[in-house]
Amino acid sequence: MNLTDATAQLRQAIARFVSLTDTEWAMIEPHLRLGTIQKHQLFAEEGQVANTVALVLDGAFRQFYTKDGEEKTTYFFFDGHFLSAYISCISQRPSLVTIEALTNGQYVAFPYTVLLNLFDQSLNWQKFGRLISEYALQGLEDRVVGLLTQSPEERYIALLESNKKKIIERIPQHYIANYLGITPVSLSRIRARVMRQ
Amino acid sequence: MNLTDATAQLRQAIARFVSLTDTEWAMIEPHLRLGTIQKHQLFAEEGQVANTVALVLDGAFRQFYTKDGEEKTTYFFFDGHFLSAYISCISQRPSLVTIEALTNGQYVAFPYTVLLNLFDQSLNWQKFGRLISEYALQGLEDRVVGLLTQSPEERYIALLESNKKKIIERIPQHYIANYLGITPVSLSRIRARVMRQ
DNA sequence: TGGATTCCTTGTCTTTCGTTATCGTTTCCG
DNA sequence: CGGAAACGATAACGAAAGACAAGGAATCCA
Repeated sequence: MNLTDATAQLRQAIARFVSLTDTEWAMIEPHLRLGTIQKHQLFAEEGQVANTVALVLDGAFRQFYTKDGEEKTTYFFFDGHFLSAYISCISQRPSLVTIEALTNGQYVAFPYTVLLNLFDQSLNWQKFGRLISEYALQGLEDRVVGLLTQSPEERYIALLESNKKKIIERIPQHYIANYLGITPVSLSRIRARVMRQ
Repeated sequence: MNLTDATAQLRQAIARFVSLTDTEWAMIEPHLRLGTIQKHQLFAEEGQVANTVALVLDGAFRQFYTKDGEEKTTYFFFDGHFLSAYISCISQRPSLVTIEALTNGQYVAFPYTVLLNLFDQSLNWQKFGRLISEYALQGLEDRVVGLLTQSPEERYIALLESNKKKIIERIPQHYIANYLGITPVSLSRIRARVMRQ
């Protein structure tokens, strides 16, 4: 994909949150960059302060924490969704997470610092910043509630029946296990149990 | 506490996020209301679209979901913190949570719809909206990571050693169990285990 | 293509958790 | 003040998850 098409897609993705004037859009356009990434390469790295916000054009990514030397995958990103170690960006602290490409991929990116400047220059950009956070907030709230109120098996079934089937179809199972808060072995057994019924 | 002192406290709490001019502050002041609440009374109710944002002046609150007829407490609010069924406010959908006072309490409140208007009238208020969400986002992210990467016992110990000791000191144990994602019986066992060591 | 690696499944064993029930204590409320 | 309700600790039991190991399937890569 070329930069022109990519920026068009980004503008559309942003328009889902806020309507920007051409002038406001022009404020970010010069800072856009087309990125390509190979499977297994890192988009964001633990320990470094993140400063990139991107829209996934193509590919799949996983976000993981490292605990006791083990990688714990906690989130996935696909086409059409925003991709960033956002917590690190907004807090300006070293990232606790790493984001890795699970496939070859492509994205449009811009520096968070640019966005931060736009926040103070335009009410609509500031609004975008608010709405993006509110959107993420709702997703995380669902996540917490699921983890607190459902059993691992219920969480797996909920994932099956959700609008996140992409995860099950495209992601290696041991990463899904992490995402559900269980071990890969345990997920394998749950799957066997659910099939049987 | 009288309304004057209460509004002063609110202004200070907001100032932790954004510096408002006197003009901007004046935009919300007429909408402020001092609220008192009795133990066991509800601040927000499941099924209703919430429209109140408050600052807790005094007291403790719990937020819970209802699942299979059982209440699952997922969050607590104390003095000095913002109190709201915020997800319901921002999504304008019926709340999935109920918020109940655990003690007699007092708060300063204003309607979310007023805040929503301010968002479009002032860059600084819009910024406040962004920063509040970003703040909540970081809290929820920590929560998710803890639930995914720690055992119940680790989560209890982490709570003991956190800056949330208020929870352990002031909240009935079966609510804490919910908060940690386990049953009250299990928490009792964990406590016995931890003591012994 | 073929060898190595990664991934998933299955089995066994141990630990932990959930459930249910009991009991003593505290708190609530008429 | 006194009975009822709520709360926390503990025990017993079954179910499920974790740890560890082994084997087969799929995938990767030279």
